[in-house]
Amino acid sequence: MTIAKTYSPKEAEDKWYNYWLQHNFFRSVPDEREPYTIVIPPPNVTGVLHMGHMLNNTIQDVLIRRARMKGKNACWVPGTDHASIATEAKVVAMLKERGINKKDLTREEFLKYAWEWKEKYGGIILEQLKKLGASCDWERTKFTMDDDMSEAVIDYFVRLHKKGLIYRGVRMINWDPQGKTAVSDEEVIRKEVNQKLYYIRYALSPESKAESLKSASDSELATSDFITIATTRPETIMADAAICINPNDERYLHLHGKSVFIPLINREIPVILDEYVTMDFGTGCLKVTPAHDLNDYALGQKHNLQIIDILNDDGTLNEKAQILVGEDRFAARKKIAVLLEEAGSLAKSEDYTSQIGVSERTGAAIEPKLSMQWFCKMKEMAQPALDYVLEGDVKLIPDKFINTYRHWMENVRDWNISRQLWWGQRIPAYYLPNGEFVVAKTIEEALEEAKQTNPQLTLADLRQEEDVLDTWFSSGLWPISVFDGVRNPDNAEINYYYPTNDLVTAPEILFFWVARMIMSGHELRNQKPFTNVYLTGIVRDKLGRKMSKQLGNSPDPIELMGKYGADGVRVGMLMCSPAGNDLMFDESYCEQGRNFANKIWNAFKLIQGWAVDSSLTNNNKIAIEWFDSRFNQAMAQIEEDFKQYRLSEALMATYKLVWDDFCAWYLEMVKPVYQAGAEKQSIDAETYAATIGFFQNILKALHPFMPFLTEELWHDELFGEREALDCVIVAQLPQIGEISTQLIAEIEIAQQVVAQVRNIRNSKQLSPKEALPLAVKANSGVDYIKYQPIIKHLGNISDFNIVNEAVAGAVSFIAGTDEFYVTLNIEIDVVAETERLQKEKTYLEGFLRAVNGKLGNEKFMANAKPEIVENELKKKADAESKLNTVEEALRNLAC
RNA sequence: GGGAGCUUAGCUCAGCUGGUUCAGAGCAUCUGCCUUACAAGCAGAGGGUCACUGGUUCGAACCCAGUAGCUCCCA
Repeated sequence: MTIAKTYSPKEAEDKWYNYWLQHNFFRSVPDEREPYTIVIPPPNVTGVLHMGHMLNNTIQDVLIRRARMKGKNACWVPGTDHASIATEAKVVAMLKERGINKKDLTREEFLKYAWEWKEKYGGIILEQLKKLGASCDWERTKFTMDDDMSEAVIDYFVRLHKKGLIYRGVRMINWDPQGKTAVSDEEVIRKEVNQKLYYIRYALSPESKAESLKSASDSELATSDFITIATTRPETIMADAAICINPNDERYLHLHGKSVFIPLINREIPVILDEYVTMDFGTGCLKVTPAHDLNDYALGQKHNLQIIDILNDDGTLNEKAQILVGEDRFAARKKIAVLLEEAGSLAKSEDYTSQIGVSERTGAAIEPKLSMQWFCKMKEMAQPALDYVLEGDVKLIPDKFINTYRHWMENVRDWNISRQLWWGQRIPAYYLPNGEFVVAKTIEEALEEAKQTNPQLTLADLRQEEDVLDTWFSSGLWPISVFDGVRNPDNAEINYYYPTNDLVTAPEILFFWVARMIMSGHELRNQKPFTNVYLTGIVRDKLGRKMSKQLGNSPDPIELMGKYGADGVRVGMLMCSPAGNDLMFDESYCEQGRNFANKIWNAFKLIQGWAVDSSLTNNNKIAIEWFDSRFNQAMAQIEEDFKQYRLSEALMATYKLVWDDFCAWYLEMVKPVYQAGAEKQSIDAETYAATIGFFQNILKALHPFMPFLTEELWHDELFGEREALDCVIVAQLPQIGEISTQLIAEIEIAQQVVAQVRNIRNSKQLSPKEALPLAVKANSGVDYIKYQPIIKHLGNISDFNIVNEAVAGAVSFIAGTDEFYVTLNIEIDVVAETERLQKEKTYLEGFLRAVNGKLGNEKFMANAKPEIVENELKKKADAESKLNTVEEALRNLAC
C-alpha cells in the first residue's frame, strides 16, 4: 500500500461497501447460530436522509456489526413505509404541476401515478443509507405496500374485526382540510398561536326581553337587550346550537330558560345551563357549536342539541352557513368580524394566545369534524401491551420512558384507523345495497358471507369502502410482516428471527409505532416483538433547536460524509448521543471523528515503516504485557457499556484505548529509535509480532464504529495474505484475556513520573532533547528497576538511580507515594519550590485531618462497612507517608 | 390545567448501592514545540459553591422537602 499522509475515506468507502455486498456479508438466512435481529424503523418512502436517520441508523449498524463479530447470525431488515398522507400530498402536487387534478382521476389512475412516483423517488433514502455503511440485508428490503405486506394488513384487519376490536362509528375526529382526511390524535401537533378573542352580542328574543327586565342586573355583558359571548371562532356562530351559562353564575340568573338570536342570521337558540362553563373565562357565556368543537359536541349530546355542520371538507363554508358560503374558514373569520362590526354585534376584540392543533403531515389547522370512521378499540389491546413493558419483557432504554409509556397506555383512546385517501390499503369492508356491510379478505368472500342473509346478491351489488388504513396500522405489523408471519404464522423465518432483539427508534413514535407493534405482536403471536427498545434523542443544533428544513439548520448528511468521511460522521454522531437524551449536534464532533480516523491511519503508517531484524532481542516485554492487559481491561469495559447500551461511552473507551494507551504510550514505548538512512526501522521480531497483533485487535474493536477505515487497513499486506472472505466485518471479536491490575497500576505511576519530568522541563523551559538525571526514594513496593527503561526512554532520563536519602538541591515531586528528584544544571528557585511544597503539605494535612476525623468518630466506626474503614486506614497511611516525604523535601530546601 | 424529566468545567456529557486521593471524560482554552507516524499532530497546564434553600446521616453531586429555571408528554 502506498502511504498517504492523511486518510482519504472516499475510495475506501465505495470499494469496501461493494466488496461486502459482493461477498454477501450482510445476508442472513436462518441457520443453527443464535439469531440477532433488528428491523429498521421504516423511513418514509418520500423522505431523504436527515440527521435523525443518520443517528438512528448509525446506532443500528454499530449493534448489528458487533453482533456479527460476536458470532451471531445478524439480520438487519431494511425497508420503507408508504406514508399515506405525505406521499399522497406529494403525488397530488406532482400531478398539479403536470396540470392534472386529482378529482379528474379514478382511484386506479391515481394509484398508477403514485406507484410511478414511488418507483422513481422511493429508493433514495435506502441508497443514502448505504453511504453511511448500513449493513442491512438488502435482499430483504420491504415496503409496507408490497403485495404480501398489504395482504398481511388486510388479514390483520379482518381478524381484529372478527374479534370485535374494530368498529365503525360517528365521532368527532381530527380533520385535515388540506389533506382532506382524518388524522389520528397522535398526528395532531399542538401549537401556540396568537389569535383574537371576539366579544359578540346575541340579542335576547322578545319574550325573554320582557321578562328579563324585571330581574336584569346592571351587568353590561347582559343587559335587557343582549348577552355577550367570547369566542376565537366567530365564523362558526352560524352553527351555534345554544348559549351555555353556569347555573351558579349570579350575573346570569335572569337568563335561565330564555333564548337568544344568532347575529347576522337571526336564528333563535336556547340558553342552557351547565357547570361545565368556566365563569371567569371570557364573559362566562359560552356559545355551543356541537359540529365544530369536541367539548361542544359532548355538551350537545348531553343537552340534546341540534348539530349543524357548516363546513365543507376543504374548510370552506357550505350553504348551511347561509352567509359567506364558499369562503375559506380563515377568510370567513376576518369577513364576519367586519359584518358583525357593521351590524353592531361586535362588542370588542382582544389579542389572545391559545393552542390549536395542526396536522403533523400538512401543517394545516385541524378542524374538529363529525364523521363516520373506522376505529380500533384500544383498551383491550393496550393492557397486555402495557404489561410487557411493566414486567420488563420489553425493556425501554433509558427506562425513564416507562412512565411516559404507562401514562399513555392507561389513558389511551380508541384509534381512528381510517384515512380518506387512496394511497394505502383499502379497508376490506363491502357495503350491501341495504347499507349494511361485511368485512372479508376479498370481495368474493364478502359476497359469500352476504349471501347468507340475502342469496340474491351479486358482486355488482357490493361496494367496497373508499377509505384506506392509517399507515401506522401497517407499520405496526412490521417486525412480523417482514418475515411473513401474519400470513404464514409458522414459517421458518418468523420462528427463527422473531422476537427480534433490539429496536432503535425515536421517543416521538413510542405510541404511534412501538406500542402498536407490541399490541400486534401480542395479538398475532402472543409474543413481544423485540426485547430492547433503544430510544434515541432528537438531533438538535448547538443552540438546542430541532433541526428542520425551514430553519435551514440541518447539515446535509451526504455532504457531511463527503467532508469528514462516513466513519468520521458515525463517530461524531455517537460521540454526542447518550441514549434518550437529545443531542446538540455540531460539526466539530465529526471533525473529531475524522481526526480520530487520521490518528489510526498514522499509527498504522508508523508500524508499516518497521522491518524485523532477527538479531535484535525483545526489550519491550513489559510494554507488551502492559498493553495486553490494558486492552483486555478496555474490552471488558466496552462489553459492559454495550450491555447497558451506553454507546457513546463504549466509543469513548475505544477512543482512549487507541489514542492514549496505544498511540501515546505503547507505540512510544516500543518505537525504535530513528535510524538515519534506513528505509525501514529495525525492530525485534517479538515486538513486531505483538504490535501487529494488537493493531489487528484494535481494528476489530473499532470496526462497528468505523467500518470503512478498519476494513481498508485490515487488508494491508502488513497482515499478510488474506483470503477473500477474511474481512474484519466478519472477524470475531477477541476473547477477553487476563488483566494484570497491578501492572496497569504500576505503569500508571511510571506514566506519572514521565509526565512530571516533562512538566519540570516545560516549566523550566528546558528542551525536551536535554536528558535529565532522575532519582527515586521509594517507600512503596514498586520495583522501579523493572520500569527503569520505560521511564528513561519516555522521560529522556540520563541516569535513573534508586536512593535512600533525599537528593539535595534537586527539584522533587511525588508519584504514587514515592519521592523523585530531578537534578538540574540551573539554580533552583528555592522560594517558589518551598511555596509549592508548602501548598502540598497544607493539602495533605487537611486531607489527613478529614480521614482522622472519620476514624476517630465512634459512629463512623460503628456504622461504616468494614471495607470502608479499611480503606480509610489505607488513606491515612498513604497520606502520612506522603506528608513525611514533603516535610523532608522542605527540610532539604531549607538547608 | 395534569403528568414526567432535567439542572455537574466555556460546550457536550459520565458519575452505578450515599463512603477510593471523588468532583471526572472528550472537546474547546492557555503555554511550549514544524521532535522523521500524525500540526487532522506532540508535550504540559488552567478551569466547577455539583441550580438554590433547608432536612436526614458519622458522611450527600447522589436520599427527602421546598424554591427557581429549562425540556418533553397529555388535556
